[in-house]
Amino acid sequence: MRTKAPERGRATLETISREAGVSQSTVSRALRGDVRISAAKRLEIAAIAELQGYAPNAAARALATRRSGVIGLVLGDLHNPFYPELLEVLALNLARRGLRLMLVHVGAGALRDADMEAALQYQIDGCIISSAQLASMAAETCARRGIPMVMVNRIARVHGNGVSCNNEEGGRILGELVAAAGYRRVAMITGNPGTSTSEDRRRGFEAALRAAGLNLHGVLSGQSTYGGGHAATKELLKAGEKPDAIFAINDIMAMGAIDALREQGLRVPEDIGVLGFDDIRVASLPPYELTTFAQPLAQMVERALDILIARIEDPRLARERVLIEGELRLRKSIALPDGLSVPSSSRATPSR
Amino acid sequence: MRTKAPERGRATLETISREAGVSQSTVSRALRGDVRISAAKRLEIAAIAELQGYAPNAAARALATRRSGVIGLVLGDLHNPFYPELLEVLALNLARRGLRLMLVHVGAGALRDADMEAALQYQIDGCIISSAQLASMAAETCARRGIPMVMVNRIARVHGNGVSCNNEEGGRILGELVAAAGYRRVAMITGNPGTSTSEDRRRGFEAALRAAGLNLHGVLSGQSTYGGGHAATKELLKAGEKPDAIFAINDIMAMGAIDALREQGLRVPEDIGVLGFDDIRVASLPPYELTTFAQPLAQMVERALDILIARIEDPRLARERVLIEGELRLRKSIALPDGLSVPSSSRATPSR
DNA sequence: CTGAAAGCGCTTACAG
DNA sequence: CTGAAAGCGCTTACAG
Repeated sequence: MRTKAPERGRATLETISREAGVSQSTVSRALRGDVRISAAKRLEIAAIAELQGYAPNAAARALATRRSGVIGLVLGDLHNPFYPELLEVLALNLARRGLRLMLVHVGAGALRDADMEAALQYQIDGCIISSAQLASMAAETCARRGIPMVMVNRIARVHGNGVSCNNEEGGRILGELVAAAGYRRVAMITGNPGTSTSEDRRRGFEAALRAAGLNLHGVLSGQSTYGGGHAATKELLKAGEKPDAIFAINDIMAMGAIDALREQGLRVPEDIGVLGFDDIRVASLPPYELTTFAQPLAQMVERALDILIARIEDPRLARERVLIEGELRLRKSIALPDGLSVPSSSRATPSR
Repeated sequence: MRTKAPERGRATLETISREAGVSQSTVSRALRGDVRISAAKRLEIAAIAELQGYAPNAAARALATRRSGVIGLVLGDLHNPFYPELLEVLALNLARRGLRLMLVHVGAGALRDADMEAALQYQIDGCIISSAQLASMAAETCARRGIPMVMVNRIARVHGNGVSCNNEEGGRILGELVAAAGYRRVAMITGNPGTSTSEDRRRGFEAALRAAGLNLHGVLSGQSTYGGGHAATKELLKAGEKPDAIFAINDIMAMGAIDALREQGLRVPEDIGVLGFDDIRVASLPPYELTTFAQPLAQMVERALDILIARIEDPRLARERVLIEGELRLRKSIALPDGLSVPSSSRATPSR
């Protein structure tokens, strides 16, 4: 367009340079703290910029640098509070690093091509994926387009970097605990079949039970939801011989389980013990006081972003998968015999 | 930079125009469906673009059009599942309109200047605000910077557009219901003091009670959280004469209340009735089956985006505040005498 | 119907 | 230490 765009009053490098009596490039350098510009001039220019209420145009910068400073995020269903909690931690950490978060997808629905496409148009520098259902598809798109990506709470089967807590180990520790506590008829509520987190936790848990000479007293899927955990528990209670403990592979199902038990007039832990996994915030509150295995969320996010940013700097970096140790949270949803020592590999910690 | 930037293999208008043997401007027009380009040529160009895997660079487009297609979002604490649900609806609706969502802030913390600043640099076209604590500050920043904005589930006291459900009316309907159902010692758990939603619901509820010749049997704040609702309920039970019903001004506190009651061995609704507000997803599940007042989330979001987009088109449009009627959800958390007719202004509907 | 060119607001290699 | 200028990849007024 030949005519000057209508003044929106926005300050630009141009308006600052005019006022400062230097070139636009000098303003740019000064504002970026380039040491080649004298300190005095830098101060002077900064003052003018401040006065004009200058805010750099990120679109222009992205165009010039081929770097947007925006990270895309693919999230699934937010029903499980673990994900909102993850979102908060993520947003905070990203902001600390001066990066912005663009939502590519959130919710139970399918990941739509158009959404991924749009994020790509916005030149996202990288992508974070944390969704059981959508992970592999989103990862594949990123790989195809050469967008660095990292999964959180998910380990990539095929390609892609991933950070998660040591789910198998966590399952094992919980299994040892429940066996040591004297429970004998231990049932399990799994998540969505085929999700690695669910399977890993199960594997560790079962291994520990077997080592203690126990077999699972029943296994049902709770679809990873509160309602599913509730329904599965009612189902488990219909069996001839009731379980004396239930391990739900995530807290939200464990909460559904506890509520279902109480509805049937059963007490937790006196009649039936319950174990969860994740240590979401509500899990520590009365009336749940869940014994669970805490995912080190802040650390996981920190490492994931380190990995992602390193790949934005250098895309050829090798694939990385990291497992971070979690921590047992001993609370009141299972009964411990007096003097039971907690398994060596874990530590009992007070609730947050 | 004088040297050609390193080919990242990205298709651009330039690469397409070279292959199509037309000018770059023709490619741009063709791809945008400009009717001045012959249909045949449009098809041909689209095919080449497709072949090259062309994705327009949104940063360049934003720079040229002064329109980013990105909407900023300010969200508070996600503890209450209402907000994750809102987020899902919002993301879906925005995607349908071809708009992207950038997270300005999420979480219980304070809204940091740097975050708002960054969103502005990214040239967000507008802003959606849905946070009790942060609303007024965020709204003020937007107003100062001339960014169109709309609040959801919040009515702006000072400036700004807002969409919320008719909270006072909802409170009134619940109040009428509980009085008609024969409850006489009705206590209330409010949210954070000073939030309009909490106050509006309370006002309507109290008015209905008064009209039925009742006074509130006790009022306590539950800080809008599950834990707060739980604690407030335990407190209410300590009083000499226990309430026979509790109205929590949001579902998550009502759930905390129900759990607290059961912990004390009280049955819901046989011993004490409980009412909530919002109709979040878990509220309809066993074991809660909450009687509550449903916010028409999808409609609220739809209207809010209509309002926001209209203001992006024409910033001088007058301030608008819209109240959308909600709907009573009659479930099992309060006991109704046989044949009680539901208040005229509402309709009982099956749970979703 | 189509093209050449200016302009959006930055960054930065090149040349003093 | 600083400036003039090219370039990032689009859109669109102007001119045929």
